[in-house]
Amino acid sequence: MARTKEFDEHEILDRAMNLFWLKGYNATSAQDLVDNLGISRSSLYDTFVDKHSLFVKALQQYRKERIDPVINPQNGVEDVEAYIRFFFESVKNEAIGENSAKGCFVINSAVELAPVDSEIAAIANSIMHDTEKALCSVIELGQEKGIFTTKLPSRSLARFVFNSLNGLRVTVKFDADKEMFEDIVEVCMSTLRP
Amino acid sequence: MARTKEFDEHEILDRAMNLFWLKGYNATSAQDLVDNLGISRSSLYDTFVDKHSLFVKALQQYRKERIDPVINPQNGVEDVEAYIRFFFESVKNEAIGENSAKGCFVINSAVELAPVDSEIAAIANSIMHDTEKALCSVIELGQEKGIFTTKLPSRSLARFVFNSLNGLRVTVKFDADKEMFEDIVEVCMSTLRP
DNA sequence: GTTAAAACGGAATATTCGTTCCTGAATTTA
DNA sequence: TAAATTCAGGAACGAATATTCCGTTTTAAC
Repeated sequence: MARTKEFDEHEILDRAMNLFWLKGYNATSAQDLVDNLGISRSSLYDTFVDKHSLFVKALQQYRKERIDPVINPQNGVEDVEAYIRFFFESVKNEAIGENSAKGCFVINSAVELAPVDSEIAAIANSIMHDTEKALCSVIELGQEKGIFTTKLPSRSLARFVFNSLNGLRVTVKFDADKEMFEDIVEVCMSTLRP
Repeated sequence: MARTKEFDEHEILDRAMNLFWLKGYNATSAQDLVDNLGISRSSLYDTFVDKHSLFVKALQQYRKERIDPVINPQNGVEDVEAYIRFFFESVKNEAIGENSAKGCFVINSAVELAPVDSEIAAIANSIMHDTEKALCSVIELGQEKGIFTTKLPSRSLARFVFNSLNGLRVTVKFDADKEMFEDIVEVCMSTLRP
């Protein structure tokens, strides 16, 4: 009957994500997508409807594969300090990777589009809110274990770490060397200790 | 000879800045500008050449009037803690003002345009670099006075504060209430103390 | 008052961009 | 073998957008 799809939708979404991540939504033209995704214009529109839908799907895949595993670790959290460090590391790895300073896809998207695109704004808000919540519960756990300071309420500390992470996702754009990263992470970690 | 300009170029730039600040570069159309600047399309192009030049001029005016006074205070810095707090306050006032969460014009611009617009990237980089330098020298001063901790080098602390400020300029976009602000500022200030 | 420069509103233009459509070829299953 | 589906590539369309052009009005110097 019918011919089967020759490309992997998941892989195409991954490429689209990297393009949007690097250049943003508006600066990525339909032609850019055709040139880089490896599928034809017709397949692109047949499969993903339009540019905006493609962007939303890419953002959702980013959340599912890159955010959720971090904020919802499979085996629970044993070493809370290591977990927070892992959080910082994941930002670092994303930011300093192959393509110099891409920053964070969620933040980039929110900054560019939130004021004029409520759908994107809602997705970004949800991601950020869940991230802050995850940080908060881990910090509470650390406080109970006596590993983190109790001089400040867990919510304040969570907000502080969350804010530092957001900072890194942007600061990288201006100064993306490892030393800078390590400096900031060390100060943050020292703030958490009793 | 010539008719006098009926509008104040400075004021027009200010309005353009607020528009670009709120909606970003791409989402602000030429029609938006005509509708909101209060001058005609022809005057707009006669005076500011084109949209991109207008944006650059707005960004430069932003730097001159809103950044430079903060990082280059007239009367020197006597109270270093108050100065750092003032830094945080200026971010807060900008971010939480009349128009909900605009964030920071420089960071918004950098995030949206830096990867595809080297001129904007250079301006943003310069602003950010100077800001970090200003922070660093004030923190050194605070260390000499014994007001700030010397357990960590001034550059690390400066990077830390710089990063926290950048964070706030973005975090506001997701959660813009005063409590959040104060929580984060207090944790940052406590980190600086001996 | 005349004249040259500047500003204005609005129509007109040019270009970019997202999207659709078309053709021919390839592939799969009934 | 035939029908259905997919793919690539490109042409074509329509809408949006940045920019230019034009005729008119206003101002200031001569």
